[in-house]
Amino acid sequence: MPELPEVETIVRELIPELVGARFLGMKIFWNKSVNSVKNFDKIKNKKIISISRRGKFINIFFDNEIVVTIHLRMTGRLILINKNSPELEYERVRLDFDRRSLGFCDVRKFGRIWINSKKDFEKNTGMAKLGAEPFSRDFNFHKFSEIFTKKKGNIKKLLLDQTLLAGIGNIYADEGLFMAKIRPSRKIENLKTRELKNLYNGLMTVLKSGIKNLGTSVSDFIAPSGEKGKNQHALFVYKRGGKPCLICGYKLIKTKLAGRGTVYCENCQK
DNA sequence: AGTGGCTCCTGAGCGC
DNA sequence: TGCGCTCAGGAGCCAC
Repeated sequence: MPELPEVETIVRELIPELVGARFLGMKIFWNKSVNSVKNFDKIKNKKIISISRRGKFINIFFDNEIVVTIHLRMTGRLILINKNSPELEYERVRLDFDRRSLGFCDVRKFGRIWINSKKDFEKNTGMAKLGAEPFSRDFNFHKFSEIFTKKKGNIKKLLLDQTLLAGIGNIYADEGLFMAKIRPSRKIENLKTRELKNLYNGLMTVLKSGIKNLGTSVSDFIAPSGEKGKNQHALFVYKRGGKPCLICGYKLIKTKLAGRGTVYCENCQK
């Protein structure tokens, strides 16, 4: 599933291809994928001035103060294609630009595309509720600690809470916890300062590695260019339940926490 | 305010 | 081989 590093990879690939491009029109193959279809008239012949990421959201800014926001949820993909390419597998929406087209494919149909004015796009998409942005300038261990020491409960659940820290999903939560040598079921209130620091460092390490490797292609992720990421080769625990730990050889435990499949090493993680 | 459970969806994987 | 069942899960929503 696309998380911060995958969405960042997508945005970086879209920028050179689409900034400056003019929107011509769209085709919708699954109505629910798009919120407020009629508003798309407002960007007809308008030009993209920038594309950016906030958490797992992609924001495409047009030159008339309109913003198209995309959230890929579980299985969404954005694929850059030539104009008039035949319909892609599971394609739900196609956005046509003067240069190229962008196919929105989504097997499970959980992904969404919104169109809003710059004034209220954050409120209308749920983006306004997002917590800290891991790679923003003002984010550091102090901030991280401030956010999480106010909370109670198991760490895995808190890491998945987008209103605290934006962009972490199941893959990077499990991997970050493994890096930090902390069990996912540990209560945040019982962590020592040193462990909290390890958690911060672990998360930042796995996110950076994910971005550097152009995302994790475990089941669904492919970049707009059609390329797969390489980060799946850097995973220690995600989808490895029952297999030997790559550090110590112990059989990795697969369990369920906060309603999510969770894998950890009972020997390495305390 | 916080939490647990339901919902949206479809393909993969399993047992028989 | 094929049927039917269960599972996977990000996040919004609702009841409590």
